Amino acid sequence: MLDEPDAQLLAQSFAALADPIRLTLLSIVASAKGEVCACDLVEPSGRSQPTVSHHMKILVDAGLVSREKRGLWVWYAAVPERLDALRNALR
Amino acid sequence: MLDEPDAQLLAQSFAALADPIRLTLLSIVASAKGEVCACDLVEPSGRSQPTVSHHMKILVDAGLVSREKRGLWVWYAAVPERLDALRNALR
DNA sequence: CGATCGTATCGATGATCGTCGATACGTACA
DNA sequence: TGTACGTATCGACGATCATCGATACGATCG
Repeated sequence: MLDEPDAQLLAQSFAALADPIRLTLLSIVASAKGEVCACDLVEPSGRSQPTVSHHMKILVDAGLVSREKRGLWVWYAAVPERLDALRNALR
Repeated sequence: MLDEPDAQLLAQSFAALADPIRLTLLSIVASAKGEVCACDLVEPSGRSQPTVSHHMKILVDAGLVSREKRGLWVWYAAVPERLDALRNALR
């Protein structure tokens, strides 16, 4: 049986996946080789720029996506180790 | 990239995992051989009986847990195929 | 039938979430 | 320094959620 702190942490990670827009954003980032520019996420997700920024922050805070700012643009990349950790929790 | 209906369905499944109490309940059921009686879930989870019933319904609706009533008691069991499906979505 | 017991539903409440327009921030470039 | 541009934050709103006491449901047994 899971203990309380572990359950809390895992729940936060799964909560980051509990939204169709975030799953879509993550699939775009994860299926790209290397990084994806934030500017390329607004149109395919069909949401406003502030909304996309909000959702990407949740994915980054959950550790599922990394964020790097270079000049004016922000680049995102998937964090495979974190996805593996979640997959292991489902055994 | 994920299409809209798939994202919606996956998000609902992950939402079922996005709560520490539900993760705890699922871990109890999944780590047991065979079935677990509903009456054995209230005390370890530390929540009231209606709250446990509510959360188990969410797990059952997400297809992660099966439910069978025999006499007065309700028995739950994990659905490994559904957990595998979620793990595959994290590739 | 009537009493009892395990479970589900109802109703209410406080908290959190998704969304977007307006706006602030910070970097680049003239 | 000032203008333009990409991104993040703010503020507000409606919607959904977690929780529990009270109560309804349904099966068992005397």
